[in-house]
Amino acid sequence: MVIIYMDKKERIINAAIKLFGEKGIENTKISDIAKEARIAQGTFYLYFPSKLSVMPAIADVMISEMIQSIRSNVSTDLDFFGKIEQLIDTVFEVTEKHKELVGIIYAGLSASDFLDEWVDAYEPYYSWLTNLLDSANKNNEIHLVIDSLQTAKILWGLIEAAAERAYLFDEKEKNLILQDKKDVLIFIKKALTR
Amino acid sequence: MVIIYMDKKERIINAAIKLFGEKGIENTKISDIAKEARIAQGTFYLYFPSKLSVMPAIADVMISEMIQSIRSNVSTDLDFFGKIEQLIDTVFEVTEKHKELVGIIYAGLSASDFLDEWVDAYEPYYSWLTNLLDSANKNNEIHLVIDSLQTAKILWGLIEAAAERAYLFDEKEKNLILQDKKDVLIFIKKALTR
Amino acid sequence: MVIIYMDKKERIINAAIKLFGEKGIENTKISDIAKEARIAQGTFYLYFPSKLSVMPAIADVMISEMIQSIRSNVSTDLDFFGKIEQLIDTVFEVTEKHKELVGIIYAGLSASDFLDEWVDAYEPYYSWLTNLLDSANKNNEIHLVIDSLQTAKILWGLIEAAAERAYLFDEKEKNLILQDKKDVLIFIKKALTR
Amino acid sequence: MVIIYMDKKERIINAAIKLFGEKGIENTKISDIAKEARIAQGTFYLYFPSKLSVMPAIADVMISEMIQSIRSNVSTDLDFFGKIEQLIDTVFEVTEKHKELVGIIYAGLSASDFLDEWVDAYEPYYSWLTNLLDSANKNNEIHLVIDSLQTAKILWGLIEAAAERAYLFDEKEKNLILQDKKDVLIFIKKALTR
DNA sequence: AATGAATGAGAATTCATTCAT
DNA sequence: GATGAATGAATTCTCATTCAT
Repeated sequence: MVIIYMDKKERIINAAIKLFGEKGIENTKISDIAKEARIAQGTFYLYFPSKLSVMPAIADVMISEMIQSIRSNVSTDLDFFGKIEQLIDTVFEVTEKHKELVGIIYAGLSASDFLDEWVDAYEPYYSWLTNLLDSANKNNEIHLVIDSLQTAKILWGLIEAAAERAYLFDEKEKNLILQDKKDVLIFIKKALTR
Repeated sequence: MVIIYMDKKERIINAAIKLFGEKGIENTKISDIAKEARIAQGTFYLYFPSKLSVMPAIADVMISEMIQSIRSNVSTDLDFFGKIEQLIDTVFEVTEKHKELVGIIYAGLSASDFLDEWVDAYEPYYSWLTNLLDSANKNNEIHLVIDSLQTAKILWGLIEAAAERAYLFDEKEKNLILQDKKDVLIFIKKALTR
Repeated sequence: MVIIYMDKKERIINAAIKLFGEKGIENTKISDIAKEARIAQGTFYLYFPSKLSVMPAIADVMISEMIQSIRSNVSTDLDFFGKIEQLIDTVFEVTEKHKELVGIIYAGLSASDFLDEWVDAYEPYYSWLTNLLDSANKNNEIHLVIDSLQTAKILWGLIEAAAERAYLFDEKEKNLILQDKKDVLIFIKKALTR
Repeated sequence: MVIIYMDKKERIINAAIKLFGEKGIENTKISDIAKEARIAQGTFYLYFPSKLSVMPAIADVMISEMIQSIRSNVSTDLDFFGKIEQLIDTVFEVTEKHKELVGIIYAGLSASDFLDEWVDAYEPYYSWLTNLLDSANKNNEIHLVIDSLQTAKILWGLIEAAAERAYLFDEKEKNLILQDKKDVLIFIKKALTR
């Protein structure tokens, strides 16, 4: 029973991710989601009370994926800036994969009352990055002029903004994006080394 | 006539700003906007062809206000980092004033086909900042390790992300926000000086 | 404007009376009412928030009709029992005309929260009848053993129950109904004369 | 097995009586009845083919109760008007107990096709009362001016209407209801004695 | 230009009923 | 017999848009 339950719920979430990304929230009908998830329309309401209430679940999926990608992509045996480079790669990569969803999630969360949940979502990113900064600082790999948590927040915002700029707006060629990533890394290096 | 015309259009935009901010785009009906703007529902369509077509006008309001604020707040007779400090203040200030709108604009623009216009919107910011960087660089006030336009983009993203983090999510006390702004400034200083 | 307004509202009420009577409340869709009233479905909601909220208006129609019929049918120049005879005729007549609605109104009112309004509806009947009793009593046409208002209520209940029994349940032939009415009159005469 | 079977059926009927009375037929879902009866939703259909098909069973409950109450409350060793007094008490009592159901039964029966069954339901009342009248008439306790069956129908309608008026609409205090009952008795006495 | 009643296509939502377990 | 998750037809209700005044 539980298996079937999870299965349907997941199918709904995945269908919503796909369709919201493809056509936007407003143009996605509950009936579309049901069709895509291969369930009856009424079944949708057994799992979610409304269209927007799927948003937190979608956000969770994105966040888990980002964290998992970071965990598996960023090798532990690199030096600090090697890790940052791979972090940048990962953030850009996941952002590209889900670019249609990024605006959607903002919209969906701000349209409803799920914004609070979104705040907490960043916690894992910040703590992962804070830890990284602390140990690099201990090893004298970097030179922190401000608190490591604050630095982590600034860095994350900087990288995320660059990735969103690259994929949401600019629709650049690959070369330019490579350059963007390189520049972000150089900028960060400059900001964190003596 | 022209005055009345402008008046009504502005009233519609302002009503939309208010209501989209308060209740989200989806929950705001044309009838709400009409009521708030003290016009008949049909009159709305004399000025805008659809609900979402108000979005660019709303974005324009925010952008103009941001640019105008920057122009009037950032004194020309300060040194580079004095100007950056005032830029940070201004971005935080305008973001706070329109915090409900930020997500809305993302949503409204991505939902419709006005995303392209949004991209251009950042142009003025970037060029203003690029100019600032270029002259500071010439004066040896700063030390650029990457292209000035790229730096401008990174800086803008960094500052904007910090402001949004401060007001959209964290609901911080004033003190913490002061600290945020200070940290952002320190971080930028470190990134731009030898 | 007002004329148009009243017109549509009335058309909705009349359509509802007709359809509720013909097919019952549950089997009548809002769309049926709209079609019968020759309006768009959405227009229904400009006048009534829900299907059941039409019930009080329907009850009003029935009551007004009953009162108006009584006023116009019961000649002022008859003696007391002549008037009662005409009252009985009228109640039977109006009940027959709207027999399908009687159960419906009970149902519709008890299903929703309009029962209170229904209570007041009987007031006019009672006061009309009470006046009649009082003057007949003064003229020594009748002999009241209990309070005139109480008598009025009992009489009304008695007559109404007889009419409903005749038309709702028994589906009698005309002859039997004539007999019913005669018997009711005889019974009442007996109860009100010395 | 039979015991369990009866048990569940009764639980369904009682649940329906409770919920129909509390929230009306239309607002009571099968799922509500199932929950209240502590059975699974599908189980409902093992006992009743549809929601409305419970109505006759509910009506039966009320009628049996009424008849049983009359049988056990009205002492055989009283004179005619003593019995009528106790009849009035009983009808008022049972009506009060099931006041929410009275409208519901009208509604439920008229909505479905069970109206015919309802007609028959009154048969026992009428024949019980007709017998009573006939023997009282033989004993010269009363003086009938019309047929005893017709009298029985009128009397029953009169008493029932008074009881419904008292409990469904007026929400009176106990004192007033006592007065009502007394008045009904006096009225009937007057109507049945020389 | 302005109005706001009217429209009706289109979406959300409900819930009696089924059926595999 | 019992269960309750799943179904999807059927309805209600919304609301952007039109148009006669």
